[in-house]
Amino acid sequence: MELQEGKDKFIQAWGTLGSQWGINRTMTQIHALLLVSAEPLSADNIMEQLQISRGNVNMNVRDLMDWGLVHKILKPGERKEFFSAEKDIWKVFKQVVKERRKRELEPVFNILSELQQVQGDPQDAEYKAFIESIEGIRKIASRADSTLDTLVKADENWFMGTLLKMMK
Amino acid sequence: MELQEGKDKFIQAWGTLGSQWGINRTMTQIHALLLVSAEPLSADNIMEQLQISRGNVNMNVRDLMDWGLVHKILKPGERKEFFSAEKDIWKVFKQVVKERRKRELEPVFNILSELQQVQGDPQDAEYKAFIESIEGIRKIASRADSTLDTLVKADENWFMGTLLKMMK
DNA sequence: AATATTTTTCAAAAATATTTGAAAGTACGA
DNA sequence: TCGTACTTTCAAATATTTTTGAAAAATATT
Repeated sequence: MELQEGKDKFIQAWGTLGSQWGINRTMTQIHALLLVSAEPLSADNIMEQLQISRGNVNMNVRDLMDWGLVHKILKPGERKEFFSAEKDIWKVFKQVVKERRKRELEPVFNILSELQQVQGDPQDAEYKAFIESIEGIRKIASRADSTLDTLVKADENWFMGTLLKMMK
Repeated sequence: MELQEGKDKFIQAWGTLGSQWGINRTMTQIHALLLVSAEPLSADNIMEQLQISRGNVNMNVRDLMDWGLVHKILKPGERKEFFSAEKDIWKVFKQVVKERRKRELEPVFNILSELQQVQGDPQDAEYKAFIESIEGIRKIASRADSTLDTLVKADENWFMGTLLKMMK
């Protein structure tokens, strides 16, 4: 298989996976394109390679920068902005975990603590079902939160080593 | 706060989180409703409580059953079918991890192994960027896969205990 | 086997999310 | 300060996903 064909397949596949994850397809495609490009690319470059509009590139590149996955590169003497993706996949992975933790786990804690306020009769089966679900979710969310926190702060070798140990 | 108000808030919040996760909002709302209901509910019951159509209930309940999160309950002497959610949140969590692993990680491995076929000049920076990205993703996806496999098979106390240990 | 009840299907409608492209904004150099 | 090269914005257009609801299928009852 030719390199260009491989790149295209990768970009398509990454886009499909992204959209299953609830992430904008174009965003993940741009990310994939930048990942497999040795040199930083300009907006025009991305537009051309992915056949998408300027506005679309601008928006999604901004989102990727918000996620900390892509950086703006200014070349001396060039007026255009260029963009480059973090190539260390372990860093990318940690960054994604960090963002998702912030965006997905925090709202869970907020709603759960609000729901602690619910009053009811401890004899009532409905009340018990409610309280037990809430408590169960809280417990697992807390553990998930500390685990992800550790992961985000961890060095790859340390974390992977520990994982291997615990799977023995 | 009253129990009913708490349930409603929970259902709303869970729906919002679900849709951020790329999961149908109604599906997560039905799941939330069944989680906080002590008794199994019929389709009519769900329709009424969530103010949604029969077809919508039917589809999403089927999806929840495919995910293994909800079970059909037949009451003797009743013609209607009832539905009940698994209440043990640890089991729910494992089930979700199991499904997502199957649906999200497997396609990653498929595309990666296809991309191993790409030929190129090892001196070429573009080829190197490509190969290194692919290899980095493969490495992390493999580790994630074994970790999730362990988690899915694990007993709660064992897994949580080990996590605590590794975070020391 | 005719009728009643319940579930399933699926095409069309509604709701959401994404993309476009042109106008407005910004920064630079002469 | 003006013109040029670029970037950003955002309302409208498109695309995608979800929901509805009525008809068909399935199942139980008489």
